[in-house]
Amino acid sequence: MSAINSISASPIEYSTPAAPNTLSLQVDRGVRVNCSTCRAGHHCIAGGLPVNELEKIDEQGFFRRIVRRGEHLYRSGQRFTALYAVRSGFFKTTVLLEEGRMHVTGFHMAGDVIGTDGIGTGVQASEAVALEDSEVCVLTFERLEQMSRVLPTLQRSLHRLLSREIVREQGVMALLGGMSAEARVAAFLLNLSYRLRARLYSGLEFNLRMSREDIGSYLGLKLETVSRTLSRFAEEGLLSVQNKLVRILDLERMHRLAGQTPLAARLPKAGAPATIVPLRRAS
Amino acid sequence: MSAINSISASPIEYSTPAAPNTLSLQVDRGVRVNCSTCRAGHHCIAGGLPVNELEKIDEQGFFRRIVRRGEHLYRSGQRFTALYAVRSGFFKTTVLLEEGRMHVTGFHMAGDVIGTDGIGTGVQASEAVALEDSEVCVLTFERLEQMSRVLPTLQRSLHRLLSREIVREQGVMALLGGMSAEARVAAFLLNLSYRLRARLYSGLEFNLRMSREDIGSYLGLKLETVSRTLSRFAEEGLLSVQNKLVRILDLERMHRLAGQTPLAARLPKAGAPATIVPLRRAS
DNA sequence: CGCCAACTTGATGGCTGTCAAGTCAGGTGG
DNA sequence: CCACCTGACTTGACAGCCATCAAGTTGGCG
Repeated sequence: MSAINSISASPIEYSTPAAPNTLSLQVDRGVRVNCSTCRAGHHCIAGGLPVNELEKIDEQGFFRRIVRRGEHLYRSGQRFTALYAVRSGFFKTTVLLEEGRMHVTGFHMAGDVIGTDGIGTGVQASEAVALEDSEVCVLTFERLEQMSRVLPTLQRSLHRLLSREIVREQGVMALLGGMSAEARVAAFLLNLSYRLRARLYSGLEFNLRMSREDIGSYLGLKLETVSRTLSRFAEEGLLSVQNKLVRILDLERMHRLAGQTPLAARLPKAGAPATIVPLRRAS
Repeated sequence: MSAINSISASPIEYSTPAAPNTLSLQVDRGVRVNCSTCRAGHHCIAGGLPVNELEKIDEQGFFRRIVRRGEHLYRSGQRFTALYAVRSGFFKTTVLLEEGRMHVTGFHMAGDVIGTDGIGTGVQASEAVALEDSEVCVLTFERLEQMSRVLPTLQRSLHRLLSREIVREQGVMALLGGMSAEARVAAFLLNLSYRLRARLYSGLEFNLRMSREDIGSYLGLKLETVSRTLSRFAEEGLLSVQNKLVRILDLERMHRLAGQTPLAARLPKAGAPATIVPLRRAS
């Protein structure tokens, strides 16, 4: 196996050293971390805050929590108390439907904030599972609301965060609503690539942390279709796949594929405003 | 045509009379409306606010804006300045994709708040089009943020609002990702029914304000499939359709259809937490 | 080394998209 | 008032994409 591990082998150094000698592996109740020195910084909620506001936040710091691969960060039905900012690692979020069906709603990496679906009802609507050993900041929502009453930039930041999640999901809806299997998979890979690159990893060579089934669920496809599509992409020289390792070889053709709309419902008029690129931009 | 017009023929009386003698048909710059007397109240953002907070909001009131059928409330690419609370009428929201494809992301009626996708970037990602003559409250976002710094209940309300939109979209994603055409249409009708009933309309007999194509776009189906599915439902005695008028005859069977998951990805383990019913609950 | 889960690949079928023709409703103008 | 016209909808025939079922194959882990 290649040494490349674009997501977990973190180039980011965090201000706080790895859990020293805590009793609990799950929650480091005693470990608080700072935003001002966190390298995931500007992807996260504290991104863009003025120094004086950052300092106020760091007066208390946030608890850190460690989630091992396969473990849940939170479960559906659980009482909502906090948002979680991913410091390192990788998560999938899923919703449970009546009759036990499961649907993957997103994949989340350093800087992403998850758990937002719990705010509305006070109960988590989704679940988050770590796909590799991960660390999160526990952003107690009560405190977040308090702080955002006196820190306007934080307030704005929180709103942006929630809004971006709405826009992200709009993109996914558009993707699920009208794109072919090929286009979906291409868009998915480009989205991952884009987000990894934004985090200073290679956007052209990375490991998929999730199973084919997870990808399929996310994209509204069966795992066989995902597998077949990847194989076809490889045949056609768009990329190479070895197990989880993906190397993108022809970015431009990939983009064209992702934009392809076989079930097109064209607009009547010409002058086109800003458009959404499904899955391309994500918080 | 039947006199039934469950959505537009409003049983709700608003505190403010219809636009008196303004020059502009579009924006009643001079007309401000109150939350405390708005009958759409508890569906909207002011719902559940304590009286003293409501009074503070009403000191200024919000501008009202009238949008005629077919007109845009806002367009994609337009600068974001405000959220819009639907007072009466009916809207669809859509996203534009590269190459001119369009995707319907939601339908919105009295009490729903739209425009939330603009917060993140300062630019509207979606468009809103009135499907019938409508009224909205213009919730200037700057002001909303100001007020929510001093009115904690309003702050919480705003966050709930955004979170609920996230959850709603999660439900749609799940629907688009793994349900048959029949299940999608059934879930769509049940969702409409549910929301109309919550607004004191009949949940069993209502007019569809949107075209078959809009429904199809929303559900990730072609308009022919929507039409066929409705016809089949009618054949089987689930409902009756005459143009836009839908009468639901067998609610229970409808529910079973909507829950049907042909592309099921079952969970490994038993004990199931809270589940999501796609499209059933909406803000 | 062996087992199991994850994945790949093939064959087949069904759902739903596509194309096409026809019907219907509503609005406009004569 | 009626004819016409246009857009929305319905219905049919067909095809293609993707799900399904079924074997393999691989890789990771004990």
